[in-house]
Amino acid sequence: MGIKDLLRFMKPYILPIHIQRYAGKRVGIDAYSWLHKGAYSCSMELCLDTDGKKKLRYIDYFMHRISLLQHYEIIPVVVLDGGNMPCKAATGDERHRKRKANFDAAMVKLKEGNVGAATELFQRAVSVTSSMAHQLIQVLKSENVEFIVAPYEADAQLAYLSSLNLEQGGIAAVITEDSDLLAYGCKAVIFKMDRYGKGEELILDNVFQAVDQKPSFQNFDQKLFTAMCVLAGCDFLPSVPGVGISRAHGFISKYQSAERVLSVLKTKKGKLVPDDYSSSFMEAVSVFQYARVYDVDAKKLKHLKPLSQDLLNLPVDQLEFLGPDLSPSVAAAIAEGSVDPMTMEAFNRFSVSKRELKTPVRSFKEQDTRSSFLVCSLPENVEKIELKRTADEAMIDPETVLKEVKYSKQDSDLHKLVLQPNKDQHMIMPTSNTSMIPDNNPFKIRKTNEINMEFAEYGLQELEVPFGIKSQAMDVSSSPPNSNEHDCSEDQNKVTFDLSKLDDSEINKDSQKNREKERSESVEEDLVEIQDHVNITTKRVRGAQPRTESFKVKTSCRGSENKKTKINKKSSILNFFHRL
DNA sequence: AGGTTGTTTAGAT
DNA sequence: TAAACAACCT
Repeated sequence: MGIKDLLRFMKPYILPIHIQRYAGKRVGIDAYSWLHKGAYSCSMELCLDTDGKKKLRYIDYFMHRISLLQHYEIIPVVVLDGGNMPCKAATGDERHRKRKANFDAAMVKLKEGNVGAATELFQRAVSVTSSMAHQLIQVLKSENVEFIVAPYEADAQLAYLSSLNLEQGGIAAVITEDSDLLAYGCKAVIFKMDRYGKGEELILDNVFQAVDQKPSFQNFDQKLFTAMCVLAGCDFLPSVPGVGISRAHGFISKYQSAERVLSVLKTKKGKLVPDDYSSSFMEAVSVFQYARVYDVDAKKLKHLKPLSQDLLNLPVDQLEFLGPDLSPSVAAAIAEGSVDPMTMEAFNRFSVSKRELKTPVRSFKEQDTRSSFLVCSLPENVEKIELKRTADEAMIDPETVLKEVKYSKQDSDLHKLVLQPNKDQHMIMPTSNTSMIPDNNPFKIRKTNEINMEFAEYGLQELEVPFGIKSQAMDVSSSPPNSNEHDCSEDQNKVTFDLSKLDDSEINKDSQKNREKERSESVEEDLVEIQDHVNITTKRVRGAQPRTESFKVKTSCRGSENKKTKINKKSSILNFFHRL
């Protein structure tokens, strides 16, 4: 993930620090890395979609780290991933396959009663789901922690925030595990932050200004640096065989221009360079420079950097590889966490529909239409929060829902968003009244919980495993950190307390009631606007056929007979570009 | 010889 | 998962 070998290569510029250094500053957090790490502590519960608190331990992990930052008087700004950009399908495909294999293996071990081995395998099978992200958002809201859901890549959003002044809502550094932040030009990045707040910091300006450091970037600017990153191989574009970070650096240093490097590359190793490498390369570099991000003040999308003249000369529809444009209301709804950025589904609306449309929703067994799973795919929280929003919308006619769902689908196609059915989720817990709603609707391809979709194959019985034993095994790993550098036990308690509220089915009734009231009106408006947008977008998509063709999602809500979800994974930036 | 790529192993949670 | 190691390529 990220730029191949970049961190190792940049080692001389990476220095150990403690986050204390950022006391009083705003610091951005790449939510994905903490969500992913946190998921390890409850991987089995997440994989099996168990009911109960333990499944939410990843929230504990996350909030513990938030508390840590707050303890040092750092203002955390959490940034979550939004819709899929030109994606990492090549690797995503592979990961999916591996995760599924691990999940299968884990289930076998579980059947054998080997909980330890199963747990280990589940850890390799977990992925971050949109349900988890949404769950986190609820807690962040209740804890008054600032957050933004990026329209597309969180990395781009973080880099954008890092380019702003404090008064503009900027951040002084970013905490992440992903080297892409450097390609995006993020000024200060902290990698590998541990539970005590120690981490490794890289300041980009130091890199460019350093005089006698080993890998020299004397004549580099940000654009050349980004070009080097792309050359070395990134998520958008694999490198030319035989070219790694070291040679990429060598080429850029020598020729001082991406164009020259490309032509040298072509003459040097012609056959190894794909025909379209140059154009893909330039576009990948453009994404790192000009990706679409959310402007919190203006409440609309903008570009990471003002577009170059070259790009300005292009027709607008050819800029979609930077992230398709979104109307301000949609962008804001996504950023604020009220709309699923993958499906563009207005949570509230569908939750209301689901609740009130008793007849069309029927029993879960009978659902195998697209609308069912969409209705089902609501994070349970949201539904509960919105329990009272109803009456007028409640009378939605099923046809309307279907239609809207269809639009959502096409809209997601437009955004390279794989509409992730999740249809089988309900099969996992058919006996649970409170959790009838499948709650993991992935934000990102690379984070999809494809595995979850396979769960149904195992049937419920097999999920009734000796959880007591498991619990013990897992408790070991997640005992509270005995920090001697600071005391965050209070924070810890605070988090736990809120968590238990969350866990309770009465969730948020108190704390969210007010917010609900506050938002009620604006949500209403947003919904209308969103619908408009979706309709407009849909038309556009219809015109541009190739795009819709690239995602074929076969879905079924049925439990046993058909749950293979085929997704045509041609979503590397390469393919994406070609379609434009 | 240095770099890339594939494989193995230890560490994390 | 990533760091360390080995083998292979330029």
